[in-house]
Amino acid sequence: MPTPESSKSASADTRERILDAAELLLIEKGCGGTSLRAIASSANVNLAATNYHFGGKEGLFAAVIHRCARPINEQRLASLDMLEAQQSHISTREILKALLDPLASNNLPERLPAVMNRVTSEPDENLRAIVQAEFSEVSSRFIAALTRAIPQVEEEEISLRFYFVIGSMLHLVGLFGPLTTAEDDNTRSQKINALVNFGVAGLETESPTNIHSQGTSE
Amino acid sequence: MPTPESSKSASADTRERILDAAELLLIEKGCGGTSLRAIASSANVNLAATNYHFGGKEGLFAAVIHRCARPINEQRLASLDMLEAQQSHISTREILKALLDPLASNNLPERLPAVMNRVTSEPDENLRAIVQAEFSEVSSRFIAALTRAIPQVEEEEISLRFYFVIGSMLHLVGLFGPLTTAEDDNTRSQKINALVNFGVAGLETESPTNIHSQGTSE
DNA sequence: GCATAATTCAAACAAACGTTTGATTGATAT
DNA sequence: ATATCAATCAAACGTTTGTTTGAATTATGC
Repeated sequence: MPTPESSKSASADTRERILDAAELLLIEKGCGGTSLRAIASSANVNLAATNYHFGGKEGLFAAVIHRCARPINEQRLASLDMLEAQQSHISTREILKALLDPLASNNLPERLPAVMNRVTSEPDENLRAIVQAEFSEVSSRFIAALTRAIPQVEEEEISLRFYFVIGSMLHLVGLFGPLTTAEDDNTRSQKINALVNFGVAGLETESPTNIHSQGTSE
Repeated sequence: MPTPESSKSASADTRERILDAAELLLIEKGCGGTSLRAIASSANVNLAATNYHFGGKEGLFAAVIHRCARPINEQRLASLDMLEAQQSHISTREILKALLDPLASNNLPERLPAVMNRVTSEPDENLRAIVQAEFSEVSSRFIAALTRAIPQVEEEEISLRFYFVIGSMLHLVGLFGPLTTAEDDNTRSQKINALVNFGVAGLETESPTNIHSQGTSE
C-alpha cells in the first residue's frame, strides 16, 4: 500500500501534521505540559519524527510560534505601511485597528491569539526570546507611529501605555478560548472593537499634572 | 543541639520555608517547571515534607496562591468598603486606586504580582479554578462599583473593560521582574499610577455610536 | 520517665520525559 | 535494476518526575 491518501510529499505532510498537533496541544496544555509523545500520537506520526524534523522540543515550538506569528504580523505591518503612505497624520484609532483587527478576521487559519497568550507567559527563557524577536519590529513600529499620532504624550509614556494595550489584548484573547470558529467571530470582532475604543481613550489621555490622588471623574 | 536558632514550632517553620521556596521558584520557573525536589532542596527540607504538609504538588501551589492573594485582596476590599462608606458617589480613579495601589506598596511582604502573573496563565485547570475563586469577590465588587461610577456605560461593557485593566495590570507586573526591592518601588508606583490614568480614561470613554472606522484623534 | 502522636528522614516506587540508535522503508536519479 | 539519500519505524537510553513507604527522630501529654 503506497500511501494512497494523498499525492503530496509525505515528509512535508508529516511536518505540517506535527505543527498542527503541537499548536493545538500548546494552546490547551501549555508548553511544559505538552509532551512530544502526546504530539506524535495526536499527529499520528512516530515519536522520533518530531526530533527528526525540528531537532528537538524547543525547535518545534519555535516553529509553531513562527508559523503563527509571521502572517498576522505581516498583516499588521502592511496595514501600517498603507496608512503611513496614504496620509500624513494618522489617528490613534487607525493605528490600533491596524494592530488589533487582524485578531478578529477569521480568514487567517492560524490560531495566533491563543498561542501568543500561552507563549508570552512561558517561563522558559529561550522561548521568551523567540517570541520577543518575533514581535520586536511590530512593537517598535507601532510605538513610533503612536508617538507621532499623540504628540502631547511623551514617548516613554506612550511605550508604557502600548504595553498596557498588549496586556489587555493578551488577556482578551485568553478569554476567547482555544477553539473559536463559526459564529463566535461576531462577538469576537465586537470585543476587539471594544478594546480599540478602550485603548484609544487610554493612550490619548493626558496625565494629571501631579500627584493629586483625589480626582473626581467629572 | 535542640534547634538553637528559634523558639518557634519546628513544623510551622518548615511549612513556611517550603512556601517561601515554592513561591520563589514558581515565579522564576513557572508551575510546571518547578519540581518538588527543587523546592525541598531550596527550602532545606526533606523531599517528603512537601507531601506531608500540603498533600501534594497541587495543594502546595494552592497554598502559595492563597497566602499571596489573601492579604492584598483584603486590602483592596477594605479600601473599597471605606470609599463606599464615606461618600455616595465614588470616582473611577478612586476605585482604580483602591484596586491597583496595593501593588505598589512595599510594606506587604508578599510577591503577589509576580505570582499572579505566572498563575493566571497556567494551563492547569485546577490551579486556574483556585485562582478564579480567590479573586471572584474582588472582581464582582469592583465591577459593581465601576458600573455605579460610570452610569453612561452599560454593565457588560464595564465588565469587559475591567478585564482589560486586569490584563494590563498582569502584563505590567510581569515587567516588574521577580525581584523588586529597594528603590524600584518609586518607578513601580509611577507605573502603577500610569496604569490608573490609562484605565480611568479607557473605562470612562463613550463608545462611538456605530462603526465609523474613521475617527480622527482630535 | 513513659507512652503517644507529630514530624523528619533516607530510600525506593512506577511512570513519564526528551533524546538517540540502528534497522527498515520510501522515493530519486543514474 | 541498482545505488543513494531522505524519511519512518520500534525499541531502548538515562533522567527526572510526583508520590509512597517504614523506620528514625522529635515534641507533647500524663
